[in-house]
Amino acid sequence: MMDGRIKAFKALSDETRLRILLLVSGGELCVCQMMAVLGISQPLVSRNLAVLKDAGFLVSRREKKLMFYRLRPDLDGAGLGFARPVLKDLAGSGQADEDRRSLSACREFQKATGRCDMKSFREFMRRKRAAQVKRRERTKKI
Amino acid sequence: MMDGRIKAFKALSDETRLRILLLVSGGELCVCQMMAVLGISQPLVSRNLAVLKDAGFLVSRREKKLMFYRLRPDLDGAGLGFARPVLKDLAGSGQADEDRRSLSACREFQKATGRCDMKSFREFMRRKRAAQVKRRERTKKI
DNA sequence: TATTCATATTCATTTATGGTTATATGTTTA
DNA sequence: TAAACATATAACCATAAATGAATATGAATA
Repeated sequence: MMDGRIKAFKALSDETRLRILLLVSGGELCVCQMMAVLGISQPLVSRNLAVLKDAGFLVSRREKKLMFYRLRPDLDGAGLGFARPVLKDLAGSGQADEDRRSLSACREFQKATGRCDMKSFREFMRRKRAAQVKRRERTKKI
Repeated sequence: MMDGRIKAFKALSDETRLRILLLVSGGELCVCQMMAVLGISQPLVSRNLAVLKDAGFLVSRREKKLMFYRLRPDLDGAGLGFARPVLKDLAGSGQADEDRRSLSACREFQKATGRCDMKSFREFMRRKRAAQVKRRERTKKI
């Protein structure tokens, strides 16, 4: 009984995993989208998804080549309902805001290019990083 | 904002610390009582208490030589209210039952001997361990 | 069926964590 | 103020978890 909770708390005690949960709170996402939004490597996304899934927070489904992950619908039934208020709360954090903006940008990119594949997302990430660097330089000058 | 939560989740992802929280849910306890009930070394109790306190779950007060710890009264105000239902839930676990029984035994021992000091508690723990060994032998024979 | 592509897993390395022993701190009391 | 005592911290070891690079898996399609 305690073990399951401990596994759940361990899963939640990592920023990347919290960010993933916040993202999928808004609806299901595929791995490459998360990779683009979070700005981390594909294996790292996959491993963190595995941790969250093993702890009971996520369920997945395959569509063609893509794997989509979403919040387990019956969190409460799995004894994980305690996470809901926390996620609701964290949804107001700066990090969550930024990630939601990134996701919007990512979706626009998808719409504009008509693509949802790793190569395109890598390109998207490259641009995003470049833009961030520029932004930092600009704010540094001010 | 996320950092505080991560610290909290880390604090909760350990069985000893959950047991401590469950114990103090029933009222404040001093370090030597916890040591006796949990059956672990004094430094280990202290360290785990420090982790829980740093994460915001506990407050302490000194009375003479003893340090008493209890649940922070305004858990919700500290953004830790999510832990309440979890603790409530875990209070029904076998481990929690056993620990409550140990605490009762510990208090009877205190009452009988009129003592609340480390030496007495160490003696209490010795007896407890011996009793457990006997119990295991008995159940093994059956 | 060979290839491509998205995702998962493995491996080697680093870093964090839990546990023990020894020691420090700070309070009480002789 | 010195000794005794409860608690806290430090130092260390063993193990677990995180990370990045490389590779495996498995579905789709040419």
